[in-house]
Amino acid sequence: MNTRPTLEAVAERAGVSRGTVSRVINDSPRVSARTRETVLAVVEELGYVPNHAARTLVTRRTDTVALVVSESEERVFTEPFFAGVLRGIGTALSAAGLQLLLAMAQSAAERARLERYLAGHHVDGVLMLSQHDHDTLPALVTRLRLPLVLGGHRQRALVYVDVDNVGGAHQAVAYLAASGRRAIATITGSPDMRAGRDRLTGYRDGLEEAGLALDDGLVGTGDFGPESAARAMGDLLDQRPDLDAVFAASDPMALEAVRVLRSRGRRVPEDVAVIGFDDSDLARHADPPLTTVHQPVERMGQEMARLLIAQMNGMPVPRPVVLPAHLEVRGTA
Amino acid sequence: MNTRPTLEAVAERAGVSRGTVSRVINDSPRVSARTRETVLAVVEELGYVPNHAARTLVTRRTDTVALVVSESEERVFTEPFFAGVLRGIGTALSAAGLQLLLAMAQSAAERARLERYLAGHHVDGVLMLSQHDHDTLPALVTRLRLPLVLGGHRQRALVYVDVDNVGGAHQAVAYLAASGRRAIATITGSPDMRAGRDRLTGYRDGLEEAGLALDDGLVGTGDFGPESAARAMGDLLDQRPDLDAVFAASDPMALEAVRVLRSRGRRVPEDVAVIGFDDSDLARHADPPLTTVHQPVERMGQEMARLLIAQMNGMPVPRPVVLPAHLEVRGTA
DNA sequence: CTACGCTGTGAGAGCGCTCACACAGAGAAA
DNA sequence: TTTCTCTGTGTGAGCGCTCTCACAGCGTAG
Repeated sequence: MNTRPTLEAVAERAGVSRGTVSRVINDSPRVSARTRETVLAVVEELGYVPNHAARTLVTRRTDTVALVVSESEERVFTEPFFAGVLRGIGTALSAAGLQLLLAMAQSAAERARLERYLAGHHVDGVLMLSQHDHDTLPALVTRLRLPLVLGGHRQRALVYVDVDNVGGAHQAVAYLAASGRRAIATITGSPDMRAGRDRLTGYRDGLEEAGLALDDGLVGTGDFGPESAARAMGDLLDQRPDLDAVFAASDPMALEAVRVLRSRGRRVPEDVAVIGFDDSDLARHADPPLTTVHQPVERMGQEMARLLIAQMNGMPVPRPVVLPAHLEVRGTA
Repeated sequence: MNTRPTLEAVAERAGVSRGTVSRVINDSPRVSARTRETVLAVVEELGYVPNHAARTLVTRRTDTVALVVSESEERVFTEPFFAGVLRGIGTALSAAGLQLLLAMAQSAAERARLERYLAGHHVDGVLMLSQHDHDTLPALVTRLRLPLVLGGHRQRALVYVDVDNVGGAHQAVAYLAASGRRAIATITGSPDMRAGRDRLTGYRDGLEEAGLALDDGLVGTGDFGPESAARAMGDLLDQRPDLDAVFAASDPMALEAVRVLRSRGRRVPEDVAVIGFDDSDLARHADPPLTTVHQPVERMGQEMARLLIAQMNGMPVPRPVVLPAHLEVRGTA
């Protein structure tokens, strides 16, 4: 097996023409059962595998999809978000016979290379994981007429799959209110990220529904990271020492809040209840385990793939999908 | 720009032949400066991008490398290991102008598909992340004469990049001994995984070097997961209530050990020092932050890519690389 | 002045496949 | 019988590129 067998070789050995073998390989109905059987036997015997490049050259389909993680978004690679989404995408693509190309554009040079790559139409579609509001890549991809699906982020006029951040935050606050908490504070995520803003909106909705007044003294600004949460939690306690609950827009922030609360002599959850967001490993392994809002990450990956495949098959541009989040009650609330 | 420009189009517009344009694109020295300039201008003007499939068809190179994550190894996707390795691989491949294809074979069907894919020589090389001792994929890849590099795992006669688990564990124990601990226990990883065995070896080496006796009563068997650690820690305390330090083979196990120790009335680190392994997010965000052994994950990814590229360029099969780990001293020891 | 390099360029073949079309043969309708 | 389906198969072109070979033009040596 010095040289890999071609269609031609299979055809000759099976005593048919190239075209017929091609038809068998591609499951064309216009082949007799007898012939199909013979050909498949020879395919098996010679270990024939179609040459992807040759096929792509004529069909103009690559059967490959790019997953673009734009910029150096450390946060994207965070457990369990990235891993879960990846798994979902992988499963769905694999079932459809598609390959996944992972493109991380961290530096400007890599980014330029990526743009050229996409411009070369080396993939049939693009999945993007991005948090930033202003990324020029989606526009480029659209201009290239490549099917595109965004994940974990929304952008007008584009197809995206996102989690219901508003609803998730709402649920968390509703739960706190239902357990009798009356001074419910929040530590927000970055205001320039959609997820951060949405979670704040959900917080407000929750308060409103519970008939609790919105108090700016109960809103601390964070950026999803723990350092910002330490500061915010301290400020909140200074302003409202009577607070009895905190909803943080991320798990690391919630954990940090727990730490600060304890160092200030509050018991969690007895004196102050705490809820996070993301349901990361951190939450599950914390002591006590953190009550947090769970996102269906794997499902999100699957939906992304599904919407992309639909577009690749020429179906009308699908509607964006927003997946529900749910509260995972553990030890801190 | 209905149809994408071809070499032919560039050639015509530049008033040269297809061959000459090809030479310019491929940086052949046999082109006059004048011609090169003209051609490049036209390339720019028309936005020409070479057709990858056509090129692959004749050169038999795909400029693509597969990263195979075999079986449903949840653990592989764990922070920061996978993310770090991935980043390292991405950077190195990108610099070499190579694409990264991510292949996750979770089910038997996906696995079969993957094998067929690799058999089709659709990639120029394979990187594998695997923990299991008995995986048949490396043998298959080798049989296909595809360059291969294993990561985080060792296998005789194959090229791999691994972390010095023995040395890392050794360091941890040496540190404990140096701070005056005398009854140093360990909670091991899975005995059927190389990393687990190596960390146990390092523990023994450390004890020996410090002149401490090896006591089976101080060795608890775990499987890297927290549940196993809870059990092991309990048993250890029953057998040796005098123990004053624990080296756990993973961060989740170390964290669980801390919890059990506290529930049994021990203070950490005052009464019992604890050290983990991996330097995960968990470790950094624990309270107090966990002292643990750090692995150079990003570097590991880069090395994997480097060794693979060397093989792809026809260089002699490189030697395996073992990267050093180092102790990250934080709050628990 | 002829012969021989050497450099830069062009022409042609062919990589392995799909797809449109041609066409042979069997059966049904005229 | 002839004609017209219909089914199954073969044939040829061509996807966009690289690579080998041929060769024109020039300088340099014999």
